[in-house]
Amino acid sequence: MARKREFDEEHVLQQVVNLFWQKGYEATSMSDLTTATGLQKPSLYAAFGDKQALFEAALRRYNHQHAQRMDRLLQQDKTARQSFARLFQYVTQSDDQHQTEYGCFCINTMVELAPHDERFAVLTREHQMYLSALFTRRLERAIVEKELSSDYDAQAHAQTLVAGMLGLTVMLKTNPDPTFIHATTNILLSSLLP
Amino acid sequence: MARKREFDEEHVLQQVVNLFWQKGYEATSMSDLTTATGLQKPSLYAAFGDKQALFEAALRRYNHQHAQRMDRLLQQDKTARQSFARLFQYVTQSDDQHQTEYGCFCINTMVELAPHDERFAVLTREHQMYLSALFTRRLERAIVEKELSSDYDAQAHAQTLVAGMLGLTVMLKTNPDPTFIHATTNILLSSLLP
DNA sequence: TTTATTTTATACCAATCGGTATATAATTTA
DNA sequence: TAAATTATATACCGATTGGTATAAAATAAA
Repeated sequence: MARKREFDEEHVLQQVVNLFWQKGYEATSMSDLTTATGLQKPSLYAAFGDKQALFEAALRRYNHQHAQRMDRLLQQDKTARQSFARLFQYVTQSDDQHQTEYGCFCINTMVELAPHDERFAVLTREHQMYLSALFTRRLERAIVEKELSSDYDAQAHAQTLVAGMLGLTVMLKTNPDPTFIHATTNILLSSLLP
Repeated sequence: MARKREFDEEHVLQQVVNLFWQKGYEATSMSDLTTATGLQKPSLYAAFGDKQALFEAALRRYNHQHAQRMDRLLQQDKTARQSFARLFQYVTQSDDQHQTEYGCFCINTMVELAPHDERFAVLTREHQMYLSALFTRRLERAIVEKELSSDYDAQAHAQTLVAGMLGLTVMLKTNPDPTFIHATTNILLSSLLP
C-alpha cells in the first residue's frame, strides 16, 4: 500500500464543526479551515470533498452529537417538568461557550442555507423532527407515569416546545436582558407542562 | 448648484432590502446590488456608504415597516386571541412571497451578524423589544376589556409570544409539514391566551 | 454662456475566493 | 531493496470580492 494519513479525521472534523458553527458557511473560507485544522487544502479536499461536502459532514456530525445530548438531558430527571427545565437551562445558560455564544449549528443552517438549498432544508428539518420525536417520547412517558393527564396531546406540545427552544436560542444571539429569557422560559414551562 | 440624482433613494433602498432579506449579508455582493438596483457602484457608495452601512440602512427600513405591520395586525380584531391568531396566520401563511420564503430579515440578521457585530446585536435586540412592547400593550388592553384575568402577566406572556413567533418563523425555512405548524400555532395560542 | 459643482459611467485596483496541477516525501507490498 | 501507491506541501489558476480613481456628462448659479 502506501503512506498513512497523519491526522485523525474525527478530530479534524470537530474543528471544522466549531468553525462553521461559529461563522457560518459563507463567512468561513477554505483558508480559515486550513489554519484551524492545520491541514493543507489538498488534504481537506481529498478527505471530505469540496466546501459544501465538508460543511455537510460537519453538520451531520453536529446533529448526531446534539441529538444525543438532548436525549441525555431528558432522561436525567424524574418528571417531564424537571427534564425540560433542565433542557432549557442548558440551552440558555450552558457553560459550553459555543452553545451560548453561537447558538445551535443546525438552527444557524436553517436560516443561512435551508431556504436556498433543498438538501440542507431536508437535513435540518429531519433534525427538528428527530428532536420533536424525542420530546414526544418524554411527554408520553410522563402521561404513563400520571404526571400529565391522559388527554394531553404529547406530540403537539412537543412540537411547541421545540419551537420555543428554537425561538429562545435565536433570541439569545442579541444578548437580551436575562430576565427576558427567564420569564419566557418560565411561561413556556408552566403553560406547556400544566 | 449641480446635477440632480436620477434615482429615488427610497425605491432603491427597498430593492436593497429585498436582496439582503433574501440572500443575507455575506452571500450578497455589491455586483448583485448594482444589477438589482440598476445603479452603478459609485452611485451606491455615494448615497449610502459602504456595504455594511447599506445593509444597516436596509435593516432599519425593514424593521420600521415590519413594526408597523405587526401593530396594524394587532389592532384589527376585538379580542387578543383573534389578534394573535391573525398575526400567527400572517407569519405562517402570508401571501407575501418574501415573508414565507425568506422569513424575517431581522431574524436572519440576528443569526448571521448579531453574534459577531455588536451594532447589529443592538439593532436587532431593540426591534425584538419593540415587538414585545407592542404585544404587551395588546395583552394589557385585553385585561382591561376583561378578556384576560387581572393577574395575567402581560409582559411575560408577550415575550413568550415573541419567542414563539420567532421559533415558528425559523422552523418554516425547512418546509415542515403544515400540520406541524398548525399544531404548534394552536397550542401556543390556547396555552398563552387562556 | 461661462463657471462651478455634482452625478454618472468606465475602467481599474489589490486581495481573496474556491479549487487544483505538480512534484516531493513517505510508506507498504513484492 | 525496488516498485507502486498515497499523502503532503508548494505554487498556482481564473474568477470574483469590496472599493475607488478618473473623467465625461449634466445642471445649477453667475
